[in-house]
Order: sequence, then C-alpha cells, then structure tokens
Amino acid sequence: MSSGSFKHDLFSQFARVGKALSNANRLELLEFLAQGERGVEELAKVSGLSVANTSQHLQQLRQAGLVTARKQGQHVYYSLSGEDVVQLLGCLRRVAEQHVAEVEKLVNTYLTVKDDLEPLPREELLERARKGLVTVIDVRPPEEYAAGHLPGAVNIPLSELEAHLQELDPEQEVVAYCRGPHCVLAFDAVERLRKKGLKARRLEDGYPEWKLMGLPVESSGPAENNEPQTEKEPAP
Amino acid sequence: MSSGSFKHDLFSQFARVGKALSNANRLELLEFLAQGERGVEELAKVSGLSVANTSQHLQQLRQAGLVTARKQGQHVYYSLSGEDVVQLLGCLRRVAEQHVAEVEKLVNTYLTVKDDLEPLPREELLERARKGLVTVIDVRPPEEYAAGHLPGAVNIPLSELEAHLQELDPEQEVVAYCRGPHCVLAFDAVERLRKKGLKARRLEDGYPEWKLMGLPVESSGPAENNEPQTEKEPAP
DNA sequence: CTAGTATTCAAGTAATTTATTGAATAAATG
DNA sequence: CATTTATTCAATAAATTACTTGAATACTAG
Repeated sequence: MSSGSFKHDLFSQFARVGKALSNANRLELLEFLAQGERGVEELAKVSGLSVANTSQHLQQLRQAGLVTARKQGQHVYYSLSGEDVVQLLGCLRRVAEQHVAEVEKLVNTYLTVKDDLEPLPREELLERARKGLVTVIDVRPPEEYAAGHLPGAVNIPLSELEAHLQELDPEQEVVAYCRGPHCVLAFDAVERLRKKGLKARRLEDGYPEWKLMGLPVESSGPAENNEPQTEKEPAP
Repeated sequence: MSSGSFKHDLFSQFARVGKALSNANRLELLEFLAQGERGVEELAKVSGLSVANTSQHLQQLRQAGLVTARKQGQHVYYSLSGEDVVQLLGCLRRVAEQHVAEVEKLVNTYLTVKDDLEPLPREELLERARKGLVTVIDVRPPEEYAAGHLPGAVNIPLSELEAHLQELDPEQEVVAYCRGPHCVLAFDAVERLRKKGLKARRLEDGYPEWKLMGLPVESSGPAENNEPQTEKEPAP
C-alpha cells in the first residue's frame, strides 16, 4: 500500500531531526546557539572540537532544520532556526531528567549543593525584581551576555566573580543565572558567593528558557530579535 | 576541568534519548505505543518488522527511558513511560514540520485533500459536540479504540467504513480522528465519506494529543489510566 | 514432564557515523 | 595579484547501528 511508504517516509524525516539530537557534541553546540548567534570558530573553541568537525556537525544540524546559517564577509554565523527548537531541547532535557536514572545520579554527584540551594522560579524572580529586592547577575561570558540577557542583569563572568564582589550589596539577595537549568556556571557562582557570606540563589533556568517564555530581554551587542512574537510579513 | 566532563556526561545522557528518536522504525513504534499499551508481537505485526528486531528496538527505547515494560504471563506489554514522552514526540513533529522542507513536500503529495478540508481544532469539536451537532468517529483499529478513545466516539475502522455508512446521519457533520496529526486514516476516511456525499471533517490531531491536553477520554477494553493528572502515592 | 509459545540473547554482516587529516573555496587585505 | 583567514569538502580509519539468523530462556498448557 502507498500509505505505508508515506508513513515511513514521514517518520524518516522526523528521524532526521532525532539524529541531529543523537550526539552529545551536537547538543552542546545547540546549547551554545540557544544563547545567541555565533561563528564557527567561536563554537569550535568553546566546545573543544576541531573547526572542521564543528563545521560538519553544524551542517548536520542545518540539514535537520535546527539551525540556520548567515554568511557575512568571510564569516558564517549560525543560530537556532526558531523558538520551537529551544522548546524541543527543553522537552528532551525534561524527558531525560524524568526517565533516565543516570541524569539524576550525575546531577547529584557533581552538583552537590543542589539540595541546599533550591532554585528560584521565574515568576518569583520577576516579583522580587519589581520590588527591588534582588540583584540579578549573569555569569555567562560577555559575548553571550551581549547577545541578550535579562533586563537589569549585571554581567559578572565566573572568572571575575571575586574581583566584582564589592559591587554587590551584602544585604541584598543575589540571583545568578546562566545558560540553562543544568549549566554549572550559576551553581558555581552561588557556591562561591555563599562562601563569601552573601545571600545567593540560582534562577531555576537559564536565559534561553526565559526568552522562550516571552519575558522581556535586553541586548547590548549586535542587534538581536527582541520581540516575543515576531510577525513575518512579506516585503510590501 | 571537572565541569567539562560533567557537561559532556550530561549531554551524553540527553543524547541517548535523541538516539532513541533517530530511527524511523522506532518513531513508528512510539506512535503505536502512544495509542496505548501493546505486546511485542502485535507491535511487530503492525510495524512490519521481525519480532526479534522489534524486541531490540523496544529495548533501546526502554534504555532511553521512553517506554516501560510490564510482564504478564508469557507476554511483555510495552507502553510509553509518561505523558512527557507524547509531548516530546509532538515537539519533534512540530519542529520537523516547521523546518524540514521535505515534510511539507511529502504531506502535499500524499495528502492532496489537505487544503480542501481544513482540520477542526480540539476546542471547536468540544463545543459542537456539546451542542450535539457532530458525530465523532474513531477510524483506528478496534484494539486501539478499546485502549482509549474520545468520549462518545463510534469506532468505525477504515476497512469497514462503507459497511457502516447507514449508521451516519447525512444531515449531521462527521468528524474523524485517528492516531495523530499526520496519520492517513482520518484523511482517507474524510475523503471517502465526502465522495459518498456526507459532510465530513478531520480532527486537527489524534487521540494521544487529545489525552495529553487532559481532555476526557473513555476506554472499553482492559483498564487504562483515565485521570488527567495521576497522583502517585506509595502503597499505604 | 513435554511440547508449544512469546520474548530475548548472541553472532555476524552490511551500512552508517564520528573524528582526523589535508586539500579546496571564497572573501578580505596588502 | 599574492597572501592570509574562515569555512567547507574529501578521503580515511575506528566505532556504532540495523537487521538477520538461529539458539536460549521463561512461562503455559496438556
């Protein structure tokens, strides 16, 4: 029957997307891209892969429709091809968290502080920020901060945390966030801030999830798409 | 640094879930399982794979945490390990639809009727059903209907469609649904009903999506979990 | 206990995937 | 135009995956 072949062809296409998600290095690239647009060499550096290998992975991601490439001069800038990709990654993470025992084990052994510092949900942060009760710090590297960050957040990359201590009010609670719910940066930051006697907590999730929910974001560097829902109109 | 290895290990676990989704046959198995619990041999038959091969795929799915196995007598019954898996599959489908050009091409060539019969959204069906304006038919095979179906839906498997025509009121609109948004069964049913001069439309999505939204479902066969949110309590 | 059925395991082969290497484009700069 | 820089392509070896086949296990029924 012809419908059998249709079904199989369709599932093969879905499987292409699955294949793109079937490799740890590609998932890492996707997490970096969820912070904002980046060039190939940059991605190679932060992910620790060779440039050629990075390029090949990016092309696989592009063929699966998860990322898009923009060529400018001799550079090629990659970015996620839509908000739905961030959502897909979130689903994947949630399913793994929920059903893959190893994930919990890993989190418990590496992120020992976890129980101690219960993460702050988005809504609560919004409320406290409105009342001026918290200082929000973004502990990602400056490029990612520049591509987009929570409104009012101060960029203090992890490496310079100690140097910026005096900027933080010891009376006010500090909330740190980074790339996502399992990114170590914010965990580390909170741990170190607490050792210094500050009141510190971690935002439940990272910048991509915040933006996905349509909450306001700011960006300093090159122009980024800030609107929650973008309406695409054909040229007039 | 140790955090690098943590990150990689974590992404490797996420990638295991991605791997499970990287094969067309496994995705097809997951779609069948989204209709309800099924035995290995049954799954092998409907998917057209050998039993041994089906078993191996199921084990991969189990290791990725996507399905669970229940042994009863000499049979092993598999089912999805949670609602979040249905959601993940939905995300995957949506991303593919949105960003993989081939999907649209396939849908357009095989499901030619598509433009003509705009699908009916969930909410509208609920509203019209409340007013008694529509007849809802479930065109899946009886086993799947038995495992769970929309309340008030009549089971008319596609093969017996013509034989049951007189049961349908020619004045009332007929709404057909099946396994999911791209399942051919409902498309086929609508096409054939229209040829017979009936007013027929297709529900936007299938049974698993309906259930996922927490909407009411009925089941006739062996007991199924009907509650929208199940609270898991340890034995008293 | 024996025969039968459902499922899984184990071994083998063909195909696919990953990462490496070195060469090929393609744009910018002197 | 030649050189540098960023990226991609092509060829390769090692590892992994998909499916087949035949045997092993586990449970049921006679």
